[in-house]
Amino acid sequence: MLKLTKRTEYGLIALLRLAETPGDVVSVREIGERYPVPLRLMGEALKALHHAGVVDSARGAGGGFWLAKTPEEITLGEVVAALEGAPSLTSCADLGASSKDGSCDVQDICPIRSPLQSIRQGIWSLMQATTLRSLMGVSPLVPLEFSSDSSN
Amino acid sequence: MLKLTKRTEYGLIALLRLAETPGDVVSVREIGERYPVPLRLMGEALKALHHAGVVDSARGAGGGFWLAKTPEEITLGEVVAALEGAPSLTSCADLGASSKDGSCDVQDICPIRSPLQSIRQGIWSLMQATTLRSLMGVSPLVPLEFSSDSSN
DNA sequence: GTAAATCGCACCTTTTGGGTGCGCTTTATC
DNA sequence: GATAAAGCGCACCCAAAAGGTGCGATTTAC
Repeated sequence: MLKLTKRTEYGLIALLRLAETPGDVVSVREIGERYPVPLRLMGEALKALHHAGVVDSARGAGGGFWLAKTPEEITLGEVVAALEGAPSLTSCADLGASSKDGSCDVQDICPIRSPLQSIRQGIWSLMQATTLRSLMGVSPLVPLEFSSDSSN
Repeated sequence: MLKLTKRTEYGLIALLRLAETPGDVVSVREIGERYPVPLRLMGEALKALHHAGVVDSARGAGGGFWLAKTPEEITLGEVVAALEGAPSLTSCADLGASSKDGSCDVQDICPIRSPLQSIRQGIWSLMQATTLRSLMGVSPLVPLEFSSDSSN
């Protein structure tokens, strides 16, 4: 299914909260007071974001998280990549050569591999072009010139 | 995870095969002779595509499938929508009002709902702008002007 | 020392994806 | 009409992923 995981959602919620008070150290518990999300999972998401260099953390009493970069520098792409891996679209998108791992029988003759790579690249570029700043507005912001119908 | 299902892959493989011989009736077995995919699942995918009006089918001996429209008229968006539903990105993207179904506790105060809708719309538009024809080339075709780095 | 906080590991439960069994229905061919 | 080839339709199963929790270790301000 073509959707983000809860883990990514929690991470984004936390990041938007951190972006409200730049420089402040905010604990997971404090974020949880505003949004009823599982604190443990949000903590795990923040840990992964810390590992990716998106946020910094301080342990111990009075500890918490804060943005390691400005909201303009943080892209949706790196957040998604940190929390659930880069989008691959096809199961064999990141294979090297042989099929020894057995995850893709179609291999070379696979007719959809190459073309779908470009789609994946498009989605990827779209996310990398979307900054945390552009997500901070409450009104639906369109980061790129996408504005087709709403047939859904 | 942000990737397409096998079901969609099988459907796309079948569609590309059907696009090779326009007007010809091709059975699932014939497609399977070229690509070692589970025939049953490809058949199910084609059935769903038939229900969506992308392909037509004929039962009985000598039956099979063929494109109901030209490759230029068939978009990746409608194929994906038929085979795994339209991309929603967030779990609560298609909710109406209350949280009685319990799938989203955050609801109104959810800070990522509206902004991520635009991302979803962007991916959606990207797929709707990609036709089956543009997927037929073996070389990686870029349907839109996306051409950023290849950091992956 | 105590409480508050991030870490780290393991485990569980539910959902989804992927696949198969088995039979029914339709239809061309002999 | 019998037979074989095809698409349908249902139910069921297995594996993987998503989502979540238990429990403790570590760090740090007070």
